Amino acid sequence: MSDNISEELKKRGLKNTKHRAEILDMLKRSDQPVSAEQLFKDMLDRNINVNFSTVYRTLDTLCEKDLVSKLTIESEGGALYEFNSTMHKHHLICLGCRKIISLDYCPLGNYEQTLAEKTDYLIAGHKLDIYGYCPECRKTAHEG
Amino acid sequence: MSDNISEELKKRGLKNTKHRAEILDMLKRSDQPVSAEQLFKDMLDRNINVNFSTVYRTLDTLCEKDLVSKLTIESEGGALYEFNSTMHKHHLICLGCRKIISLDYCPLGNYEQTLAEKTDYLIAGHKLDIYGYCPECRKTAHEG
DNA sequence: GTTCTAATGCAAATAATTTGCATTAGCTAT
DNA sequence: ATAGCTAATGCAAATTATTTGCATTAGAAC
Repeated sequence: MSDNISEELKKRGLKNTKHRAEILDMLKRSDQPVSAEQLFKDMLDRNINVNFSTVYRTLDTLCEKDLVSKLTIESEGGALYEFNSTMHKHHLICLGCRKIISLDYCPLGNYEQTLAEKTDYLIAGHKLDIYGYCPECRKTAHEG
Repeated sequence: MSDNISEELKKRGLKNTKHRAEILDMLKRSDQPVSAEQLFKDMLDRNINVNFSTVYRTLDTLCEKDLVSKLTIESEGGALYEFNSTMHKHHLICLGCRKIISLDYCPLGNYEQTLAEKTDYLIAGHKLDIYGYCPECRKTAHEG
């Protein structure tokens, strides 16, 4: 559990609790978004006795403080969470194995600005997910 | 209830039932995505006695047959549904009043192809939603 | 250590959606 | 029109994801 986690918590007026730090650490390490259930199970597996509602509440808190972001992927059971690098991310989701890759590049260019001018909206951000089949899955995609 | 609805249903081997046609018609007329609950209530209001599970089942069926598409907007309570014009759509969602505007233009250009080449994924499609504040809401956005 | 409040556990409540099974209503061929 | 077959519906109950109230506990500051 690297130490700047406790820093990041402190900085936002959050107590540095075992569960909180643990959840944040798991998200930080994960290369893809994780569900609340997954986090919960992983903690139990490692004998960290935590309650499910704590996991949800912690995730809520971390999202509020912008340490984590929550995403809702079409047709996933529930929400997923990922560590919120300041960089804005998009996702490439494999429809076969459900693997999710985070993409750094954003193809929108100055579309937001154009849209703002056209609609007079104040644009806050956007969400872009790409769906497809990964190299392994595309082989079998049109069989079953 | 325009008649090509019964056509569209027949074409896909679906029985032309009152509820089914009604739901499809409502979606066709709506200028923005609608929730299952909204559809359900609207029908009750017009004395069309329908069951909630029928609404869900009908929507499922219509989605399977690509007559309707389902969308999950970040932080909405549940899923929304819209008539599936073959045109692919994006959404501009007002964070103030939750109004949703469908956009026809897609700023992705040939990004899907580029990504396909780079990742060796078979790209199936994408989902893009833009968030912001509409002209009415942006006035009050930074007050409350 | 004491004290104060935020964080947690636990159990129960909600909300959204799904499912099993009995009944009914569309379509098809007569 | 009508009989027959199956898909569609109603109803009630089950699931799943998430939230909440309240009593208890554990960080942080002193």
